[in-house]
Amino acid sequence: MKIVTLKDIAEQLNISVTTVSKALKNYPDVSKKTRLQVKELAKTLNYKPNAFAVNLRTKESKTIGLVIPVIVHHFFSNVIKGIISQAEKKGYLVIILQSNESYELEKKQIDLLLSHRVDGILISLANGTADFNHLNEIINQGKPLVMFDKIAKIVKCSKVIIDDRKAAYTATQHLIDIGCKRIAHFRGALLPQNSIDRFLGYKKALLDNNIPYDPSLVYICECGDMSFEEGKKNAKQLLDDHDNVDGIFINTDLVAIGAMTEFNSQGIKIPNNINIVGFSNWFMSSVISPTLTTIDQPGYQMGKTAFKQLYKEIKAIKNKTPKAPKIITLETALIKRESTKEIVN
Amino acid sequence: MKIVTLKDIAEQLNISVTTVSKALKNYPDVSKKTRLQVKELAKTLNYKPNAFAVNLRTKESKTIGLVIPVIVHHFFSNVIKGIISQAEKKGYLVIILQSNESYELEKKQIDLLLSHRVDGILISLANGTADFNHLNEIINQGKPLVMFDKIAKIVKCSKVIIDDRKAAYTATQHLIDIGCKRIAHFRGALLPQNSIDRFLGYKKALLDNNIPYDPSLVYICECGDMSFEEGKKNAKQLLDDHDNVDGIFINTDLVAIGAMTEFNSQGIKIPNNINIVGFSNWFMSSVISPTLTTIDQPGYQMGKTAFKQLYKEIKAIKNKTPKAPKIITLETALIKRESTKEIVN
DNA sequence: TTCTGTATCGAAAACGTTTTCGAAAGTACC
DNA sequence: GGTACTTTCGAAAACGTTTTCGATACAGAA
Repeated sequence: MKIVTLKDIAEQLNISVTTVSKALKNYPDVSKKTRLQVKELAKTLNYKPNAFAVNLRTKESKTIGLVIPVIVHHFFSNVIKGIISQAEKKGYLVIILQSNESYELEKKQIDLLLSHRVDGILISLANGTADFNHLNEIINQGKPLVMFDKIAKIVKCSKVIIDDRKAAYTATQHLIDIGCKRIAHFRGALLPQNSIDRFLGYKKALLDNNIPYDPSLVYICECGDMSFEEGKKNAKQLLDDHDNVDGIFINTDLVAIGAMTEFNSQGIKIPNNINIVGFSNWFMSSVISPTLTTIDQPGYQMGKTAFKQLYKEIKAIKNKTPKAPKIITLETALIKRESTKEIVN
Repeated sequence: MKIVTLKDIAEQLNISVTTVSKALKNYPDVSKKTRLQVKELAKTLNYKPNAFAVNLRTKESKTIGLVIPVIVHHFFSNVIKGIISQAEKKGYLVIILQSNESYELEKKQIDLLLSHRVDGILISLANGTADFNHLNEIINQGKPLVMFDKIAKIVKCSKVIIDDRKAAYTATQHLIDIGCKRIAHFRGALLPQNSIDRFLGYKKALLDNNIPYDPSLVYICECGDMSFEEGKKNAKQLLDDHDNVDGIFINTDLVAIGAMTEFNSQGIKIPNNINIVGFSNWFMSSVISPTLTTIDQPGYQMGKTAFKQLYKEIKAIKNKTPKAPKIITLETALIKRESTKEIVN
C-alpha cells in the first residue's frame, strides 16, 4: 500500500539515499556488491521512481502533448497511433487533447500543456485558427513544436505534411485523363492551408489542360462533425445548379461518401453518370459500393515522422544545439477504384 | 525565454515566496493590496505554476491514464473522445496508450502509468489478458481503476459495460423473428468477457426459441487488426461448410462488413439469400450497401461515464471515504437496416 | 501601561530525486 | 612510513511548490 522511495531502500540497507540512487543508475562509484543489493531490494519492494521528483530535478517530463482537431476520424486516429507507437519506443508518454476545430479550445489546451511542462508539442491546427500567438509562445519558451497536416506556414517550426497541391493535381488530372470535361470541386473550409492547397491543385490541373476554371463549380464544406451530411447537401445543390458535371474532386472521403449516397438515392449512377475522386483513403472507401477512387494519405507514417522530428528537436535542445526548422513532405498515391471509369463516347 | 517562478515574482515585489504563493491561491492572510499586486505581476510575467513541483508537493498529478486495445477503431475512438471531453471539464489530462491486444504491452504500460503517478487508470482489456496482477497492483497502490467494455469480472473495481448478453440475444431474436431457421455466429476471441457474453446471448436466444444449438455454426475471429479479412475468410469457410444458413449474427461490424464483401463477390444476395446482423454500429455500417443491421453501442457515452466514475473515486480516495466498486450498465439498441428482411415463403 | 485580539507576513520543512564535491579507507609503490 | 592513487561512500544543495507555525505590528480594551 505504501509507496516505496529511495529513502526506504536506504534505511533497510543502512546506506545513504545517494548511494541507492547511484546504484540504480549504475554509477561507477558504487561497489558491485551494494549495487546488486540495492537493485534486488528495489525489485522486491517494487520500487518505482517518483516521476514528479525526477521531472522537477531533471526538468524533463518524458511527456509530450498532442493537440488534434478530431479523434473519431480515420486519418487522425491513424496519426495518433503512429505518434503513440513511436513515442513509446523512446519512453515518452503522450497527452492527447481534442481542439474540436475551435481556436479558443486550442489556445486553452496549449496553455494546459505548457503548465504541465510537456517536453514538446505536436499539433494539427483547428480550422478556425488564424492567430498564432499561442504557438509562438511554445517556441518562445524554448520548447520544440512540430506541426503536421493542418499547418500554418508562417509559424517558425518543423512541419510534416503531404504535398496537398500536387495530390489534388493528380486527382484532378485523373478525372481529366478518363475524359471528364466539366469537373466540380467540393473544397474544405476557407482557412486551413491544406484545403487551400487542394483547391489550388484542382485549379491548376484544369488550367494546364485548357479547361476553363468555373467558380460556380466549387462548393465549400466545413469538414467538421457533419462531413457526411455536407456531402449530401452539396451533391443535392450541385444537381440543382448544373446538369453537365461529369466529375467531382472532393476534399475528403467522408464528404465524398455523403455525396455518393445522395447520388445513389437520386438514381445518378457512379461512375457512369458522374466520376468521383475523394481524398484520404479512409478504410470505408474500400468497402462501400462502388468503391471510391481516392488519394492515399499516410496517417500512420505522418504520426511516426512527426514524433521522430519532435524527438530529434527535444534532444537537440537538451544538447544546446538547436536545429533549424525542417519541412518534411510525405508521398501520397492515387488509388484507382470503381468510382472513376474511362468515359467512352 | 526564462520560465518564471514564484521566486521571481517574490524578488520583484520584495516579498517572500510564501506570500506570493498564498496571494495566488487567495489565502485570507494576505492583504488585498499585495494580493492584487502579485496577481497582476503574475499575469504580466505569464507565470504558470510548475506542475512537477505542485504534484510532488500535493501528490496528485491531475492526470489519468487510459489503456486501450486499439485506437483506429470507430467504437474506441468514440470512447476516447468521451473520456477526453469529460476529463477536460474537470481539469484532468489524459495519457493514452495502446495495448495492441497484447497482455505484455498492457502490463508494461500500466507500469509506466504508475511510475508517472497518474491519479487513476481507465482500461479496456486486451484480448490476450488472462492474468490480472498488473491490475491488482493498481488497486493495491490505492489508485482508482475503472474498466470499460472489455472487462474482467474477477477484478475488484468499478466497471462500465453494456449488457452484451442481452444485446446479442436481441440481435439473434431479430433474426429469428424475421424467419431465420439456421443461424450462424461469428464470435470474437475466446478470452474477452464480451465475446463470451455475446456468444451466450446468441445461444440462449436459439434455445429459448427451440432452435437447436449447433457448434459447427460458430466461427471464431480474433478481431484484431485483421477483422475485415477474418470476416471474408469466415464467410468463405461458412459457404464451404454449410448450404442452408439463412442468418448470421456477427460479433462486430467490421467482421460483418468483411463477410458481406465476400458474399457479394460470390453472388450471394443480402438479405435475400442470407441475413446479417453486426454489432457496434460503426458509422461505416450506415453507408455500405446494403446498410447493416446492427447493435448500437454507445461509445462516447461509455467514455464519459467511465471518466465520471473514475473522477468520483479519485475524489473519494482523497477524502478518505473510498466507495465500493460499482457496475454501470449502459443501454444498447437494435438498429434495423437493409441487411435483414422478413423471409417470405 | 499592559493585555488581548487581529491582520499580515515569512522562515522553514517537506515532497523524492539527482549530482557535485569532498571525505575516508584501502592499495600500491618507492 | 610516506606519497599518490583508486575505490567507495555520503552530506548537502537544488529543483519549485505548499503549508504549518510562529513572529511582528498595531488596534482597541482594561
